[in-house]
Amino acid sequence: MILEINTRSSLTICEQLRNQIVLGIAAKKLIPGEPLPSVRSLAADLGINYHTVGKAYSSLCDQGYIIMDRRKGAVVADALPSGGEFVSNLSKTLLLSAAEAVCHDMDEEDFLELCTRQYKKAKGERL
Amino acid sequence: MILEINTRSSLTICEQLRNQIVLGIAAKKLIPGEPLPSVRSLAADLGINYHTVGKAYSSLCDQGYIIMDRRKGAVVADALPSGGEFVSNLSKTLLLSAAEAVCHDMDEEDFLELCTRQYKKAKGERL
Amino acid sequence: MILEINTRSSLTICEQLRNQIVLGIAAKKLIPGEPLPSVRSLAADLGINYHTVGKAYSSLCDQGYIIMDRRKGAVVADALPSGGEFVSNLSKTLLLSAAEAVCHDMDEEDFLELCTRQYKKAKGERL
Amino acid sequence: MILEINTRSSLTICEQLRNQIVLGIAAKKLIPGEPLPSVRSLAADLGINYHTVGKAYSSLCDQGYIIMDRRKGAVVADALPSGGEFVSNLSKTLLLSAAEAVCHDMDEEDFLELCTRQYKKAKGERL
DNA sequence: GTGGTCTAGACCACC
DNA sequence: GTGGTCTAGACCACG
Repeated sequence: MILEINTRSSLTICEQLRNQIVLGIAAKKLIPGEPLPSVRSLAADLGINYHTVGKAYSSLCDQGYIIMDRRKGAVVADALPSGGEFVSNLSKTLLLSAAEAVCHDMDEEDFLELCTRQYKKAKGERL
Repeated sequence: MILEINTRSSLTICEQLRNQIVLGIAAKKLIPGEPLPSVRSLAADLGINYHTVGKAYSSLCDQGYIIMDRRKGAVVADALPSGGEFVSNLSKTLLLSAAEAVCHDMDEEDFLELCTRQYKKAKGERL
Repeated sequence: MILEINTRSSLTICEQLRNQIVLGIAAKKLIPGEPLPSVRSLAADLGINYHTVGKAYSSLCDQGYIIMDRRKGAVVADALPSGGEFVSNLSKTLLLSAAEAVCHDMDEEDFLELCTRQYKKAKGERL
Repeated sequence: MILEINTRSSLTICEQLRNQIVLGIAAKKLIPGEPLPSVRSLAADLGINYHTVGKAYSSLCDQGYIIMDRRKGAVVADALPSGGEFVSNLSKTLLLSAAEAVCHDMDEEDFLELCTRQYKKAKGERL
């Protein structure tokens, strides 16, 4: 799996890294138990500071996406339980996205179609 | 329409303001042509710095949600066209939300149900 | 309230800071709502790097002891709920302490007396 | 007695080993005079580096829990005197635990009940 | 080799 | 002024 960072993005490098890894896990490009590259090697590959990678890894670890294993380094965690806090946060994000869609005159059908498409894409299914 | 800010949120006050106004427009609590409170009065009401309000207003203006009129102040804009750039950004956001849902073992049906619920909620419909 | 760091301790500066603030909150030397010094000023007072203070603050924030407020900086949080995870962690720590006490031939009565004393001391009560 | 290590714990393998042996001695699963497995065999059993086991053994030796004998290898030491330095360290640990309990609104009675329970558990008594 | 800590300086966004 | 990010280099503990 190839990670890319865009230094001109409004998202911080750390967030971009975190998001791409989440996308990778969802699409099964990264499978549970698989070790991620070490902070130093990934940082070198991407041409960024390894502390930045370390921070992205530890935020992913806090959120349960990956596990820091003393022997294997960072490894992808098993699927997470869909807890209440997660749903609550996701709801807020989706509510805002929905509101933006409404403001742009996107009707419910179109919005849901887009949601469906993105869900399938996230899963890595052919569209 | 009542705006609330939470100084302890991870979101900046500016973003909170921007988001709440977008939610308000979507829910038709704020209707096109309606003037928003002046930067100074809203800042005073909320007990925040008026530069913060100004910044929120200009980002909303940049995104086309409101129009800054030198005479009337800020007014809610008409519904926006669902342009390519907007759809592209929205897609990215939804893709990430979908990926997080996938990682939390949420199946497509549950995800879409949540999307539907949030769309209706954004529109201000009874659930 | 005066914080001190010991550069020769086996605990990291960050942990020492964190622990002393927890002790301060328990003893009501720091009361809920009270703002802590800014990372930069505390770091300057203690002669350490402000990133270190920042890290201690954010770990305290993660654990719910303090809250980062955009206006007031870091403030002491209200008393925390005694959740299951907390009790589970505390139990492990106490179990190990108890085991060490047992290995040193400390009987139950003495151990409990020590626990009582430390509880009262933590609360800031006269002994 | 069976030792288990968790490579994903925040505690180092060395500390886990040390703690489990202390727990074992307290619970009399390991009795004074009993030889511990050799550094190499234990390391092989646990699938870890033997330097790690060696380090755990020497820290236990420094603290008086075990004795390193060139011939018999490591053997469990007799019960230790409850010296001043030990009590002082234990007090610090308990003080911090007590403070955390106070911050989580745990009253003295509950805290002491937990301490009692953990003491009995450490001794290996039925609860 | 790994990750983690501490230090340090530059820069930015927010208030 | 505040906290936060990114960079960078030195050092340490662990395995």
